[in-house]
Amino acid sequence: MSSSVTIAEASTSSSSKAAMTRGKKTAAAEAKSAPVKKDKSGKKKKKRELVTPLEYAQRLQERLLEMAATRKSHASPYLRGKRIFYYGGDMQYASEETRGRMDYIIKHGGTVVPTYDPAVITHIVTTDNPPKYPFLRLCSLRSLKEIPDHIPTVKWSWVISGASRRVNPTASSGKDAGKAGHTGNPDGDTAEQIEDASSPPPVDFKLMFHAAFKERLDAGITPYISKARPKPQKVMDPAGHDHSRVTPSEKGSRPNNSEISAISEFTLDRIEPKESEIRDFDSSSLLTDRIPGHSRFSSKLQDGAPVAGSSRESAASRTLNNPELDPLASFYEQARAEKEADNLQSSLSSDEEQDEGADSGGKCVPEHAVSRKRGFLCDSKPDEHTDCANQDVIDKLQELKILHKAKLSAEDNWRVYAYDKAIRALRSYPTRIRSYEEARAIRGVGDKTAQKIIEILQTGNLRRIGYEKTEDVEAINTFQGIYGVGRHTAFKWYANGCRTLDDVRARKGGIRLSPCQEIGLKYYSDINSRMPRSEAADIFNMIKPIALSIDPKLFIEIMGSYRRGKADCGDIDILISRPPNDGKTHQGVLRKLLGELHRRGILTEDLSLPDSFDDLELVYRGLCRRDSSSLRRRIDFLTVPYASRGAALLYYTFNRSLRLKANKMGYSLNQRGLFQGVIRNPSNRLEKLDDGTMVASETEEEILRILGVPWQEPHERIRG
DNA sequence: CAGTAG
DNA sequence: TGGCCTTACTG
DNA sequence: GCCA
Repeated sequence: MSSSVTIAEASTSSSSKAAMTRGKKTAAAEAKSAPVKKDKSGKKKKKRELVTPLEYAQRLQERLLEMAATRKSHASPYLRGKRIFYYGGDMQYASEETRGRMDYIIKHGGTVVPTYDPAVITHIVTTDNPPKYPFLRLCSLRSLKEIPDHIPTVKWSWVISGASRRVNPTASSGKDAGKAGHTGNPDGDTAEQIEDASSPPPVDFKLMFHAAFKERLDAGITPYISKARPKPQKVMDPAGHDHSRVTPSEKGSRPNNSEISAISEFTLDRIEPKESEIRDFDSSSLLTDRIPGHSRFSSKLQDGAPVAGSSRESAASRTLNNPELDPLASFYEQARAEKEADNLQSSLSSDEEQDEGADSGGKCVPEHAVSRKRGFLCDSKPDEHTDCANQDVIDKLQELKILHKAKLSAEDNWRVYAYDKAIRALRSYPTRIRSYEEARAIRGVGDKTAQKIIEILQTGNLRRIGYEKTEDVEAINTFQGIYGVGRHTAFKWYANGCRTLDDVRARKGGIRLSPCQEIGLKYYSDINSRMPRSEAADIFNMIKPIALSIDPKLFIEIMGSYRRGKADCGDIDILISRPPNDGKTHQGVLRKLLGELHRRGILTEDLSLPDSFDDLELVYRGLCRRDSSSLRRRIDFLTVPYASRGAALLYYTFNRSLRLKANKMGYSLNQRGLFQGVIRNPSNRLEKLDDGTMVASETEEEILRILGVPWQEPHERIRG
């Protein structure tokens, strides 16, 4: 704990120091996100006061009576008798949305209960994709199972669907889909049909379809089921866990994934990832009240669900042990599966990955088994990176590459570079290599590598590996696995007598660690392991609403391997920006966000902080965790001026070859944009004689078009 | 400035 | 033979 | 190490 650096300390010290050492900073492309400053005139938008959801709900309570008295509302009071605890995703400030929804509930006869009180409330209503752990935290719960069965947890769409149903049962209001306002919801119709088709239960049958958490799909509807059947039916997940009652001695704070795994297995073939939803994500889509999963959900139900005999249904029935007794079985599964898909925000497809993955120990972990078992791959395509035609060759070369990484000489440095390139080329080489000539023909494979390839193909291994793999090299590689430790430090430690991590912990030889390295050592295994894609999604889903509560207009996007569709991620990269068209920017947002995330325990350690939080272009690196029982994960926040968001996405989606191509074409690509006419000092390439002019930066498409690169899905961006 | 991350 | 890679933070 |  002595090693963890708090935001406050670190930022003040580093910024003051920075102020002295650096004076100018890159005033180069000092974004002229010229504040438009026009808000002065007619727009007398009264300063929105910041109020917590709790406060707002309380005020509503107070106003309830007088509102009731003067209520002229033509709105149908279809929520009468419902005491609703509303969760808006953020406990700090009630967003406009949250307040609007609370108003709406009141207006339609419902009661807004300000706090989670299971003795009082009848319903929990949440945002459309509520982050689970923040929600639990707000309610002071450790598990969703602690919520009484009779209280459903539903999304806002449930409230709206009730409105349309009541007001306009059959008419299809055509469009809408946006603005969860007071307009009808066409999807209500679909649900209606389903209800009819599968008979009885009244309104509350819908609860399941709007459930906010897959774990509580059945909450609130049990009474209705029991009415239709002699005996209340427990809902068992495939692992045999009983979800229908609360176990008093519940101690597993760890989320139970068993059900998720099994269920999502048979969703694999149906979930069509929506790349556009991720790529085109912008603040507007974040702000709308569009119910993302909802319409898709309904249409899916239409085309396949309630029909008996589908393979899916039989699978579900089997799973549930009581096929004939539970006519709703297929719905449970269907809805669970759908919810799982939503939660995962599944997207894209897998790719062959040049991910380092090897830096730590050179183990190309067969993450295959893991991800497949967990069923999180949510991806119709099979993994491609494992069935590379020359996987064995790749593994050996990779191993050799790592051995060279432990050497200090510049020669070895370039060797590593070359191996890297060759390995990348081999990854995308489609067929089994058959000859030396064939190997040589691959760009990046020269004489030496081709010989090695042949040796591997013929003998199954590389003698050179055994030759290079000495004790010192292995120890040094181990040290290099510590975040913040490179070859020089590792070598020095070895020279001081260290051989193992325990030696390092004991400071053998009097070695010293930087604060950053101490963190790296402390969480060595955490940092060097990859997280399942779903965990990255969970963390991002916790962070996003927090960021949006700081400024609802933020552009916030997850990048890196997650965006490339990987089934597991080494870290989380989050890009933050904001459209400046109303005169404001995201300046200052990062500081607030980091503070808030620290306060909530999501961020646990800082690895590096920006010099100053005043710029629009910032980089933060740190560790985070989903909850107290999760491992630490690497997380980066990057902020850029809004106009640079496209370039930033490209830059951080990381495509070396793309930058190379840009260079060859006389351009220069960095996180700010694509520049033309950059002139560098030939003797010192770091010195720019001319910054050039930016020719593109807003969107990825724009940049790729200029570079003559056809649009590629993120997972395809390996080659230039 | 060297070392490091990415 | 000399280039391969950009930028920013840490100490 | 590869390549121009």
